[in-house]
Amino acid sequence: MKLTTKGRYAVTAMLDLALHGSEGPVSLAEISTRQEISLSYLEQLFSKLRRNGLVTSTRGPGGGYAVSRNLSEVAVSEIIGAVNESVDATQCAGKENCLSHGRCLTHDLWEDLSTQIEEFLGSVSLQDMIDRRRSEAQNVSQTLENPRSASHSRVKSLPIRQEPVRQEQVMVQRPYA
Amino acid sequence: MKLTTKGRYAVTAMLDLALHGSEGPVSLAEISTRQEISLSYLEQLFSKLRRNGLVTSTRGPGGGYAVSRNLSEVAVSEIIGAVNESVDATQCAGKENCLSHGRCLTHDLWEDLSTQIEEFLGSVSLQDMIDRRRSEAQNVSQTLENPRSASHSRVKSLPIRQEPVRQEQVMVQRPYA
DNA sequence: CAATACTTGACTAATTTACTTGGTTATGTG
DNA sequence: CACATAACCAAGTAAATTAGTCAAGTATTG
Repeated sequence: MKLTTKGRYAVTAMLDLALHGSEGPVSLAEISTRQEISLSYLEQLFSKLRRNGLVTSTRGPGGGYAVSRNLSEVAVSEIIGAVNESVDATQCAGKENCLSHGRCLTHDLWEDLSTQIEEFLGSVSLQDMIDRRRSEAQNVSQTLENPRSASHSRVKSLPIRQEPVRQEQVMVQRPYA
Repeated sequence: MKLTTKGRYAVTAMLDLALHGSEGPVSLAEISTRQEISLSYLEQLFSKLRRNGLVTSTRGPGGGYAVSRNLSEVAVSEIIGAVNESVDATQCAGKENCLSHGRCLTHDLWEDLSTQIEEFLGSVSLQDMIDRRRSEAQNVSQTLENPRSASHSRVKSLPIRQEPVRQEQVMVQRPYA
């Protein structure tokens, strides 16, 4: 999973769609003004989202986009994956030339982690995100009781120190209205 | 958390360090040849890793780098965060101008998800990654029993369809020896 | 039929990534 | 002490990605 601002734009737009799409299709112009994302950039993103079957479009006046499936059936990983269609798989992939002394050790390690991230983001749906916020009300503080990541299921938890992880490094920007 | 190839390079290098650093420091030249990452790119990455206190360095012949802390105390999120020092926080952050009709709804939603991803990656240490692989032996198939994400703690699990998530989208490249 | 609004494609500036070049500095060994 | 080694540092750069513009379409509603 590649997780960049592009994917965040897509998730943000899909959330806007989910929140405002209860009464008919939502035009990209609306999302553009609400979320302050360039209309033409949204067009690019939704082109991919549509090709991946995440949204449906209705043309003509009063038209727009709608989430194609039930909100609980749209995983965040699908949204991010849809807009990141980079067919990378650079070296070593087809060749598998990294055999011999252990067959690509770190490669396998990373691939496992990548699978975990994929599974994690695959377990969070649009509905999940909306539900969780609703149940929190105005409790914006740290202690968010998410379904799976921290808290109760902390098996081999680490005493992660908070200091070295500076705020600037975390991609928690706030360009959304 | 910004999760790009840069972070993967860093995690890969740190894993190499973890696997080969049991007997003295590991030079970047070694990592470069093993992981096929450009030496000078590694220098850039390790400069940041060192500044963030994740590795220590010894100069001169026979010198190199070593993981500064216990392997179980180095979270993947720290590694990725160390090399992604982008002080973004673009619009809306300081201004908080997105108040009024609901105070930045999708913004909050995304921020929550971002926190979850951060927590998840913060809960996986270098030692975790190595341990898990060891316990799997040659069972490279899908069913990996990870500590927290899927399987047992699947509370509101989704029937995620596997088809739309194409292989090309997932950043599972294999450039590692 | 005409306005609306989605769709598509080509093109572009800015940014980031990945890498190169060319050094300087510290340090262990012969 | 010379010297090889390897960390450290700074600039520059090509490629890729991001984010956006512009200009044409095409479908649909009123």
